[in-house]
Amino acid sequence: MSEAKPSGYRRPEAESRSQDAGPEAPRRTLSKAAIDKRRIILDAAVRVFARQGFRTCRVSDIADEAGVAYGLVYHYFTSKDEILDTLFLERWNILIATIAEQDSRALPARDKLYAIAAFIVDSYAHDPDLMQVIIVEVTRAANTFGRTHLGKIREAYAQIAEIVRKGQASGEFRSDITAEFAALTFYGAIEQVLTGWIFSLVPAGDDEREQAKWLIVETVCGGLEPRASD
Amino acid sequence: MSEAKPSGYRRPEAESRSQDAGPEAPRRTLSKAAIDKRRIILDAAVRVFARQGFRTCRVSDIADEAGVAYGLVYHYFTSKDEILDTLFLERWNILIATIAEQDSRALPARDKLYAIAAFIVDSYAHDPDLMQVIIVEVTRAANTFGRTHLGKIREAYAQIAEIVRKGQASGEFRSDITAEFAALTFYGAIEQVLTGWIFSLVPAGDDEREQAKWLIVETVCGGLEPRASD
Amino acid sequence: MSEAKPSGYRRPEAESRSQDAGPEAPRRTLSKAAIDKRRIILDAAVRVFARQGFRTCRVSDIADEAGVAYGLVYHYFTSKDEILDTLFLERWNILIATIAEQDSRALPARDKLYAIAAFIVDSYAHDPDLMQVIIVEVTRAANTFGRTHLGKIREAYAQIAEIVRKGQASGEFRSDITAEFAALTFYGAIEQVLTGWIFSLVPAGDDEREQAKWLIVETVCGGLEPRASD
Amino acid sequence: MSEAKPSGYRRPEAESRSQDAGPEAPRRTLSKAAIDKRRIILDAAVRVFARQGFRTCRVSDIADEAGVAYGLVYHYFTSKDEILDTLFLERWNILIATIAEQDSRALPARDKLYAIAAFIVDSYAHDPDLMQVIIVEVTRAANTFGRTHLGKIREAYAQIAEIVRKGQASGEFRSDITAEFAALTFYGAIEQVLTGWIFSLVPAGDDEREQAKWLIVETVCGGLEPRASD
DNA sequence: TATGAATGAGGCTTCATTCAT
DNA sequence: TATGAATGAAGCCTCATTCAT
Repeated sequence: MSEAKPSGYRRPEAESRSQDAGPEAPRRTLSKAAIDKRRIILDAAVRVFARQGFRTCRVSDIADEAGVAYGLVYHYFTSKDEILDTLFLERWNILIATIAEQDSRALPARDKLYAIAAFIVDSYAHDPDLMQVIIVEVTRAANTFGRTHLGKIREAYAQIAEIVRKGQASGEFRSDITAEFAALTFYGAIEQVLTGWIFSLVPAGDDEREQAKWLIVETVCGGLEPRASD
Repeated sequence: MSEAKPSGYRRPEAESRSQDAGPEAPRRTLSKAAIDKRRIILDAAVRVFARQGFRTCRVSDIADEAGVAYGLVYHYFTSKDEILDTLFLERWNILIATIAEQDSRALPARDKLYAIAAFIVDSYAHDPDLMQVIIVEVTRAANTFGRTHLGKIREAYAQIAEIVRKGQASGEFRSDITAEFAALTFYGAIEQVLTGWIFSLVPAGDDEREQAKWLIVETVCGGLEPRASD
Repeated sequence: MSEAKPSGYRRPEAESRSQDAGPEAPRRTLSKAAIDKRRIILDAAVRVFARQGFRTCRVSDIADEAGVAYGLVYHYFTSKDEILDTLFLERWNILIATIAEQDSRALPARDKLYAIAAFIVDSYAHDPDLMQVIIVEVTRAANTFGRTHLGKIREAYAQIAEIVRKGQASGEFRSDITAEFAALTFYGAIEQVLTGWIFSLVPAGDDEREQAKWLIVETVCGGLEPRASD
Repeated sequence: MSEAKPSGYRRPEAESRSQDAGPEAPRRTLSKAAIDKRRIILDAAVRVFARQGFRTCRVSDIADEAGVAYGLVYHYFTSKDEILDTLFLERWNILIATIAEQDSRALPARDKLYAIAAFIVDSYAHDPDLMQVIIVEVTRAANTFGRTHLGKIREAYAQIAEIVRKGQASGEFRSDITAEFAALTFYGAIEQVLTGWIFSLVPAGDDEREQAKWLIVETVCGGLEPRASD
């Protein structure tokens, strides 16, 4: 059985924004202090979104939580939507990078999937509010932000499918289950478990989290792996 | 390999309302014509919710779609919310009943799970708008209606878990994966696949649907079943 | 001191309606049963208006209280307003008739005023709901029904003023206070006392009511009567 | 007879708000400009309420009259109701303070009552719209705002009763008419007179107003004062 | 007479966003 | 940068009244 692996959790830094706007030209040059203020607002938004929900909360709630004036939020962000977009993309780009990194490694496919599951679970452990916001307000909010970010979300699926495909090519995984379908199931299982934690459907503690990593991979890969008896 | 089973899809008829209030006592006595109008409004709401989204659409859109006056919607429903609640509960209660029915059968656990997957997939085939609304606006809308109906949703999980538990007791399923976790993964996989269809992430045709039933069960049960090598 | 006089309280009968439409031509001929139903609705309206307020209650509340179907109210009345109008006019016409009757008597002015005060106070004792509705929803609702029925209300003032005028002519009352002003004060005092009872500002029992008749007349007439020292 | 006394009419200035919250602590710190805008909206509301009635007018009418945007009304007030509440309390608190001030003076009870009547009558002369709104929409609107502010209204009655009580104790007033009843009659007479002016039941000019002060006190006190002949 | 389904105008309130300072 | 006053579009819901049966 696979032993616990370091999940390589990295905090989304302010600089990670540049991933969106491209490496060459940030629209505006922000001073160090400005970057901090922006971060303060983003962090406040995470807490407010998690507590009250994106649609329910008011922009003034975010400003209050951040301890800044009402209009300042609009100094740093174009709209309320952009705040959530930013939070999502910051984190999701890191996830995609993590998956890509795993994909490029010379490891058994099962270990790659474990690393991905571990990364997501550890992300939740580190900042439950942020993961809750991303899942509840974006990933599972299929009718609003989920639709907007469908492309980005699909990227993650595709990259997971790529890992599965390589596993199939190497004979680690059976091929009668399509890689895309397997990716869907794998990510779906992870998200479902996190949703369970978020809404207290299932207990969430350190032990449960460690076990969940193994359970997810074992459940899905167990089914994906060819068996001796076949 | 499991052959296709009849999924026993039942359309929610007007009479099915009596499931909530008991067989003899609807809250209000409505004439036959009134029940029809109510149904017409509900069916119109499904189309509008699917097309425009619950939050985005206006009550007047529903009235227009149903071809009735604005106020009539409020003659039959207390609020816009109640319409969605009604649509969800109508269908979800049938789902729960179906799962319970499967649970009580003397069949292999895998076949029960197949029947459930088939029922849901066939439901989608029969009325994609309705299933889209239920998944997108309720089940996956964790921050709004999903929260409201958490109890009902949990019922379905619990009943699936019960089927798994019996499978574990009979030795069909391994026991080192908890029944609750397995249920989460199983239902999560189904929902993820339907979401994939709804948002055209994966192709959705008759063949894909039939295959999906098998894939879901095979993926999950493959992992749940004890293997010869253990 | 004036001893208690019989107040001659008369219940508003269904027939009294003809006072409004003129003696010759009721718009529709109503059967005995129809008259009863109309009365039932009116009586129900009194209770509902008293309990919930005219603006706040719905027409359906009246129908429910009367135990009749929704639309039947509109069979007997043109509008919700007409119900209140009817209730007010039924009673107010009797009041005016009573004042006129007193005016025509050969009695001391003070006794006439006492009789009027007694009539109103006894009316309240007999049917507090009705008097509450008339005062709260019409007489004191200056911005709505009070405005509509200003003419009728003014009639009562004028007739009271006439009594005062006769009292002044006979030397019972001093003349440096105008009759119109005295009438205003006299009726104002009565209404204020009833309002006090309605809203529990002052205790309302059999004794209080009897005493109030005397107090009102004594307070006002004491001031109206010429004094030995003048 | 009593000569006209200065009524000490004071306009509710923006600063007078501090009477509620204490001299130093307004609930929110508002800039000078903001206070002005708030005042502008309040003054506009008085005109609109007087012209159209509270229930009949729309919030947009107030905004239009004030020359501000619709939403700004809700920047300063929670609801349409709160605007009327504010107008009433602003003025009524001044009335109560005035009565209390009179109560504490070393004057004949009759002079105190005269000062109160004069204050109210002068208030009407100074700002008829405001007094109309307070009487028509609050004090006499027993079924809506009158009910809400019953406590405040009762305070005024109680304080007037206190003045009467002192008059009884000093022998100025007879004691067989209760102080509470006398207060009811006194205030009722004033309100009735103002209502007469508001609805043009009786002529309202400078002379009429001056005379009214005397008439009210004379009518009521004449009855309250013990007479030589008793 | 009697029923209750059907109609639809009307208004308060919310709150994201803009803008003057 | 920072503030918070100012803007105004948008929509749910109520409920008196009408009408088909």
